[in-house]
Amino acid sequence: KPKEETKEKGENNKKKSEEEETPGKKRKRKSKEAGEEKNNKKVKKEKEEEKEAENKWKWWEEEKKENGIKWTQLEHRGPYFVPLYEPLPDDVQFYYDGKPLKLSLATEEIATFYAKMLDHDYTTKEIFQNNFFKDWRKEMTSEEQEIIKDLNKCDFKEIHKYFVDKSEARKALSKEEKQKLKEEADKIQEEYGYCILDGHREKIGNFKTEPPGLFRGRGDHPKMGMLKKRIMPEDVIINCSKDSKIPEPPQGHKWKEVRFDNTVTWLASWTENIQNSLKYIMLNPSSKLKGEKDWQKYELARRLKDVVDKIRAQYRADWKSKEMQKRQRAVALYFIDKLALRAGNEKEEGETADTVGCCSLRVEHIKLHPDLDGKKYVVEFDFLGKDSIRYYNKVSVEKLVFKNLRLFMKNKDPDDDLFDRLNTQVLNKHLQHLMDGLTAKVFRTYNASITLQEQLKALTNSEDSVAGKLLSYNRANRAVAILCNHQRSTPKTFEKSMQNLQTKIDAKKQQVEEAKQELKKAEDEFEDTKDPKAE
DNA sequence: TCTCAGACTTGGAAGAATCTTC
DNA sequence: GAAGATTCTTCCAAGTCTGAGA
Repeated sequence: KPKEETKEKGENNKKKSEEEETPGKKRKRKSKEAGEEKNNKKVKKEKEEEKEAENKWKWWEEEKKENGIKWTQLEHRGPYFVPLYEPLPDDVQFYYDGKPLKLSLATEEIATFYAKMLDHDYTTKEIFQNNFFKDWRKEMTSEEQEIIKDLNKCDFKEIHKYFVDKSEARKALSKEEKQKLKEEADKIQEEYGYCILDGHREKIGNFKTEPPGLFRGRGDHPKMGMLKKRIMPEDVIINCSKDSKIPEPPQGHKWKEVRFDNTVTWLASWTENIQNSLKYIMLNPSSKLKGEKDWQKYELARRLKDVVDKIRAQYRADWKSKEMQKRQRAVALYFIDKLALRAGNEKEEGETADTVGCCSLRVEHIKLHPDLDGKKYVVEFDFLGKDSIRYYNKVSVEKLVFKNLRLFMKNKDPDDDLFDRLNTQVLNKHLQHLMDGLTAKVFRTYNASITLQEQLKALTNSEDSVAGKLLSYNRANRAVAILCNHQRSTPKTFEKSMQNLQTKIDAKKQQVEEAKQELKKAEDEFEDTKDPKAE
């Protein structure tokens, strides 16, 4: 809802309550006090933000560091380690084959990971169940392994209920209790959530280690349900400056390593056990390091704007090249530019969900229609992109593109690569020649930005109301989302919300209908009371 | 030239906080 | 004041891209 409208409404309500102060005065005074308290809080917050803005490090006005050097001073407290596991109360039991079974601490902890997810779709998937059970059994004692052999005989319902109740109880806490919890969280944030970078206090993005749990891979991920192990200080590499106060590991522990590398931006890192890849603790987007990088990204996209016409002319010419690789490169680039597709790096088979980008498209992902719905040379795309989000689009392309695609698909099986002579390295190397720093992803940034700019220009007028401008802004944003294929799954409560809205619409319609009838009746009565002689 | 590790960005899900409605 | 809706924030999996080494 437009903010201005909300504000106006709030003020109207205030007036109304002032006018109507008769019965239940006490309650109203109380609510007025609460309102004032809320307002004070808001004003205080705004003032704090203003102060913060005044103290903001204007790094963009400073001289840039020499190539590759990210900082000269970096000091921090190290990561905040998530609390250790708290055993279940004695009256909350796990059942195997209908009988209660007391689990060892480690086995019980992993059981709670599964129990917490019981009403999630994940636990209905066979791969998830199998991966979980395999990893769970590895952590069991030999006695437990002897007994627990079938996941279907495991009953986690009581544990699940325990956590649901716990969450409800948390929601039902009094205002004071909630405030106390917030203060505790703020204290941790204050202590671990900031670092000193070149003399400035900077907010850290993710200062907590990731808690142990079950891996939630997206789409048909072959590793979903596997056990994500607890991160210990012994797994963590600390990065800071030599002359800074080096963070202390938790009592009785040691860091894996302490490093002083000022060519990177991370504060701490560890290797996760599912994909064996590195995880980092880095700064918040409001920080200099992230802000500068973001700025550079848009500057790069801005530079592309100046040469994009030349690049487009070049790839169009390459559609007729004698070299197959050049043709493939030119068609792929056309898709990346026109449809904002991602580059599409190669992936290790079987390690992740089967998803593709432009360069990794396979024959099975497109269909060619010489004529479709009155349009010529239509390419029908249907594939799973990043995060297994489906990309489905029917696009009318140029004749040469269409002919080339037909050629690329000739004598190939459905699971063969469409662009078999191309990969992202080859494509990016070519782009580097066209413009310094240019890579495939810059086209996505450029096209998203220019779409927003053009849509805003087309949809807004300076005389529009704020609400009107906001509506246009949302529409422009939607155009970008469509271009970039940004999608969300429908929320669980969607059906119900729609039903509620429909009920409201129906009620309003009924009201309008009744009002119309009343009006008609009143008009008829008025007609009847008129003196015919007077006319 | 290819492969792989490392560093970093991207963006959707989930949870928390806040606002609105009844 | 509770329930529901909306917005903001955090989390973290899944991408992109680079550079080193074989």
